[in-house]
Amino acid sequence: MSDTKSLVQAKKNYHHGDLRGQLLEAVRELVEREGPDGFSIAEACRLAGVSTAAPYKHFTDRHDILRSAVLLAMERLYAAMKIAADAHPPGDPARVAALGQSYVDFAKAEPGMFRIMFGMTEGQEDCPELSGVGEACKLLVEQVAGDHMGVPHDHPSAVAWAYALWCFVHGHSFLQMDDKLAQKVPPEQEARMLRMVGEVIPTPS
Amino acid sequence: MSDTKSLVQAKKNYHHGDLRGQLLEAVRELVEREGPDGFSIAEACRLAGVSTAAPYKHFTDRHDILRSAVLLAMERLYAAMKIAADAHPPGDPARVAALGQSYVDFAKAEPGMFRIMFGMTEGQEDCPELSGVGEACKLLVEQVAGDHMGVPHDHPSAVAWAYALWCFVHGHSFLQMDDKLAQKVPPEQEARMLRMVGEVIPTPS
DNA sequence: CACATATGTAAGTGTCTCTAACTTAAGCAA
DNA sequence: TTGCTTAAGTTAGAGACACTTACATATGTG
Repeated sequence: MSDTKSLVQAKKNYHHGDLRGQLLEAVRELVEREGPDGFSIAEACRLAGVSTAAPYKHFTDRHDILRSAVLLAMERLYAAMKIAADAHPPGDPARVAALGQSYVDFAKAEPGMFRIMFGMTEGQEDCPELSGVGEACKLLVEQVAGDHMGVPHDHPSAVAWAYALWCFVHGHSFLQMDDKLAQKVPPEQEARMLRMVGEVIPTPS
Repeated sequence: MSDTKSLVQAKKNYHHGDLRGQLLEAVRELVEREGPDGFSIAEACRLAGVSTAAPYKHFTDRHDILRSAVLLAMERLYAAMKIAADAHPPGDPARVAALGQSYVDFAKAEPGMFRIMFGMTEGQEDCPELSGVGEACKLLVEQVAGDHMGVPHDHPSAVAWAYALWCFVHGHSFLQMDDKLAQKVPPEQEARMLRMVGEVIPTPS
């Protein structure tokens, strides 16, 4: 009877039990359902079963909530990229393609969050945590590019090619979501394109 | 005295005189000043000097206003791309670079509108006019790519390379605006990168 | 148990989008 | 000119949302 506090669900803190986390999860869900500009904090509150004033005990304002949700999403993106990179040995050309594919797959799986992460950078200018994960992603791409070229990750060529690779994959991700211009590119053509990008990068041989 | 109607300003229609156009101009201005999600129709009304109910005589709703503003922006983008392409002869490698540069320049000149055009495609799914300009842009890139490769614009290779070029330039544009990841790329490096992309595309020789 | 603090609610403010009902200007017909 | 129709504006208000203030309650601590 004395340990009722941790009986219910592990991280139950107070009345509601990790409202912060549940709000972020609700935001994530709503952003995908209603679109990046069609959701509201109020609706997230309804999903979490609290009043519309509750979030302001955990966040300063709307931007803060969005920023926190974006941070979680960036961490998911980084994790996916890391798994893809680790699945192939450093020299393998397939490694570059896999890294790019993981990025595109994330954009397709979470188009709403992806749009907020990279298309609505309104209140996420000076967030050290966000910049940190961003830098980690960047470093990962530079390492993969460096490994591929046989140079250290901070070699100018590796940095430049990493940026070019990112541009390409980032643009493809956006265009695929819009399908305003780009008729959907079939998976096998997408894979071929990503492989081709890996082959364009010069190798040590 | 009988021609007072066209004395004032050409397109003066009724009381206010082309409120539709002035609202779209106000939106364009506010989107750049306040950001893609920090502006309001109400504020645009204030700029145009009308009540907040006035827009609904010219547009069905907020999405309709945005869509119309985006259409104008797409036409500006197309015009800029066309001018860039026409500035160089069909075979010139500089032509590809110039086309890409015009795209990036537009994104830098109108980052707010660019974000709405490609990052918040909420209410602009089924707009034939928008699709039309989009197709025109796509065709232009395919023609430039085809000319460069010595094949017709609808050749599969030209289409594929045009799409790849677009991805690259589109991604670069977004990353430059965010400057979350990409430290600002200096102009001469940007130019070198665009030139390089042109050189990657195979030529008939 | 008393107390400070963390976490919630209810109620209210200001703004926004959009609607309904009303007013006025413009063009047109006789 | 007079009078009708319609286009283009207004005011007033409903409903939603972000956020604040004041209040209530649960929690853990000394």
